[in-house]
Amino acid sequence: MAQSRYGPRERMVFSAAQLIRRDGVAATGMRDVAALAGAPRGSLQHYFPGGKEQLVNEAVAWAGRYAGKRVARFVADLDQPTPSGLFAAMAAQWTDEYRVDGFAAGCPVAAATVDRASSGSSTREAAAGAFAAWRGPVAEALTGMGVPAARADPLATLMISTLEGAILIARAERDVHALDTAVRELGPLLDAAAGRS
Amino acid sequence: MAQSRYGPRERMVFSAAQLIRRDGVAATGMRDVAALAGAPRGSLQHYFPGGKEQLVNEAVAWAGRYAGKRVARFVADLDQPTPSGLFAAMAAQWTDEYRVDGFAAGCPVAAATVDRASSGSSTREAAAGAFAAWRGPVAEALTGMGVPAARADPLATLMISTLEGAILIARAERDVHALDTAVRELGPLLDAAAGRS
DNA sequence: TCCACTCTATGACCAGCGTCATAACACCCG
DNA sequence: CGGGTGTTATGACGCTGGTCATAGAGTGGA
Repeated sequence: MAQSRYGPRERMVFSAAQLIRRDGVAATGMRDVAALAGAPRGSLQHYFPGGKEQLVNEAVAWAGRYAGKRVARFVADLDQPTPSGLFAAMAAQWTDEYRVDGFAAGCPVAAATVDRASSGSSTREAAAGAFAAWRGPVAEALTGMGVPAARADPLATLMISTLEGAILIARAERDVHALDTAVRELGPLLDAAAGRS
Repeated sequence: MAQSRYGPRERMVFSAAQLIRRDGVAATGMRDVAALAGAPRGSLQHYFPGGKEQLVNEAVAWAGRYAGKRVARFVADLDQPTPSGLFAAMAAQWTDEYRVDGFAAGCPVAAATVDRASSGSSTREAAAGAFAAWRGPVAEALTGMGVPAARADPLATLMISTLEGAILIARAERDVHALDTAVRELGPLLDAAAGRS
């Protein structure tokens, strides 16, 4: 995990996101983050003088940007770009991970929201920003597939809502069927919005 | 909160669920639970010799049973029972709470899943059981509304997935629009499954 | 060479947690 | 009345976490 390809600061943010999405925010220790990143503990206070809150916020924001960029790649990889195809690709990212690596981890943004939404901390705003950074590219991709502009944003919200919930249930049940079901049931609705308005 | 209507044990389980859904599992202290329940700390070790894990598991199971029973009440209160009406009622429970009491709390089962899904603890199984105790009545209600038996369970899973995700986003954004959107976009799909098979 | 500056490294502190140990109280049956 | 059982009440222990303080390396410019 101590790849020199990325700087130590980026490695720590990445490691924090990894641990948060597996254990939750509260259960993720600063010492663990440093250890996973192969960085000394002292570097944490150097790069993140705002303490754990700053580190968590950056990890959440990073996750949001990552998810947003991923959407563009999904669209590019589709033979025939359809809303259901995009949604299936988004869900497949999770089913693949769960089948290969087990159900250890979930979405870091969800973890941060559940753990820090109360206690008026800034982490809640970071989570909201992450969702926005994710929803934007999805809505954009939908319009590019023929979805009317007025429906693109609501449908993007619906897609992310359903995906997040399905991730949750899949993790609880240690079974990807909730994700598969979401794709199967929601696909036709999404394509219908693209075909004829 | 120290109502003598319920026994101290039940009050502690209830208080635990309340705190968990607001702060998460890890951030919920045993002392806080006892204080909220108006019970002495010593009673915790008396009623829950299994420690925090047992208390959390019972709180999660209680939440699942509560959600399941709630579904039957929703159906009974509907003038014309339709799948979309049921889903709207389920979502309204959350929008109402958020409008009145603010966005402090989420779903305790989701909190337990995010916080304890790793670390092969028994809490994950409790969460899976809670989702099952919730999905069952929903699927049953759907069949009662004319949804074919084969579609009832997948649609119930879809409803709960979407609702959970929308709760998450609403809490992060401090805005109920994700919940409203879910109801608006998913309603027609649900009713279509009930109308003609 | 010396000196700033960035980054690394480590030890210490305090607060909070879950848990344990132990006692006191209440109540009822014998 | 006495003793036992279920419950309440409180103090202490061990541990872990985030943070602070301080010092040690490395590096580049004057």
